[in-house]
Amino acid sequence: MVPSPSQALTRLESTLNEENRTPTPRPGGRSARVRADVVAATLAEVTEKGYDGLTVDAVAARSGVHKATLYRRWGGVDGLIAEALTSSADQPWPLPDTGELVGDLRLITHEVFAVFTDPELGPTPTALITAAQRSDVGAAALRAFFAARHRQAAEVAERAVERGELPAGTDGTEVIRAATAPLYYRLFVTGEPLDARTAERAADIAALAARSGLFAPETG
Amino acid sequence: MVPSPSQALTRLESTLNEENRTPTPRPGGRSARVRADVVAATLAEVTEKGYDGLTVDAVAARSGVHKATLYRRWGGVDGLIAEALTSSADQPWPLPDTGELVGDLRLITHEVFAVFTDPELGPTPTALITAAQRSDVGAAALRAFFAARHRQAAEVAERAVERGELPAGTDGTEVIRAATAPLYYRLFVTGEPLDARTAERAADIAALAARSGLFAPETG
DNA sequence: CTCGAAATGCGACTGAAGTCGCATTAAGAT
DNA sequence: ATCTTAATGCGACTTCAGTCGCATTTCGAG
Repeated sequence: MVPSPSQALTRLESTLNEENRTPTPRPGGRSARVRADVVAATLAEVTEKGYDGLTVDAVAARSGVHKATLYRRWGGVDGLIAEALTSSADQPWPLPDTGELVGDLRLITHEVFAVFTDPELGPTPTALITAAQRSDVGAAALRAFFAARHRQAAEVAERAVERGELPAGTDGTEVIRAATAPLYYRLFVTGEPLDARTAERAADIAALAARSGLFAPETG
Repeated sequence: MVPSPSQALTRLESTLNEENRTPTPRPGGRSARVRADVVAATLAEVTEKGYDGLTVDAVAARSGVHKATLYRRWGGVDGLIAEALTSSADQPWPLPDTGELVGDLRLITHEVFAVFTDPELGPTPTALITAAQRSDVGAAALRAFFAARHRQAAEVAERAVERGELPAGTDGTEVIRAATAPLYYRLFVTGEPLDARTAERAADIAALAARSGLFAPETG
């Protein structure tokens, strides 16, 4: 969940082939370096200054890349945010495996709670998500980010199905959504404080609903 | 849920006493008129242009109030949004009463779904909430807005407690949060599409959890 | 009705975001 | 090694958000 800057950088060299424009692309060493520097600078800036303090000029100054280049390649602050989000979308994410659905879900929601309330870790993903909600490119990147997370985490529900703990046909991603939605609702919609008890209860509710078959197509 | 401009205006004349600054306040007829015009113009602008298209200059032009006045009284776009939000926070809201918790919750979540997906009504509250998430004043207004809504809607759960449908001590606001969180999660966090079936299921899950006592202090 | 003060109107000024044309660098092909 | 050109560097220019000082209006009190 945490888009650690260092992690984000290491995988950049291998994902350059995304640029398929009509003129012969040239994603050589320099462009890759520029992109890495920009992503690192963006994350650092958004972490320090928060979203409203994020400026293209500041990213340009910190990364050593010229302002015009940033506007050309990313179009502005929104594009920078989207880039940073995309860089952290497909990062591996440790999944719990306690042998029981409730336990797994509790660990997942508690992890979300821990990350976002941590004064050290929280500001970065918080600012990233808040920022991404505005522009279309950011929203698209955000959708992709959460789709990837849902897909990954759905495994705990699928394992529960295999164990016979949940009815066959249960939609694992919906279980994850149900478990985490109350947390994100408080964090990003109502702005209410988030505590560990709420996280645990959200997991319990999702597990209860899943066991009751509410996420299986014929019943739900 | 819908901050209808016309509704928002009618109640403005009666809520001027909020200004308690040290210099003798003067919330007379002109200030009230200015405020009403500004709120109306803000809602109209944010509905037409969306959030990113919302400009202080545009609100000034449409309302006929000078730009400097807007900056002085509201501090900028964020303050305008907060003002508009506050104006719609304590509006009366029709509560369903089907005689059964599930039915009430389904009507509530379906109403949320209907409002936000309606191409006519949806843009205004959507833009309002999106905009409010950014600034501190907006976030505060948003918290107050949802707190009021939760408190109002909690009545359907309290009635269910009186009927003996739910265990005593059930936190009604938590039931409402649980029922609506998945909708707002999709609308404002992941950006996933929202359909009637999801709304209905969210209500069912909340009702199930409430019946199971997950929102009563001793169990939840 | 008159007066003091608050609120608004007004326009110029400041500063930063974003754009544009051109010069320079370096990637990739031969 | 050389050449073509994509990608970046560079700085000036435009535009607009936001501020400031002062003139004008109007609310509320006596």
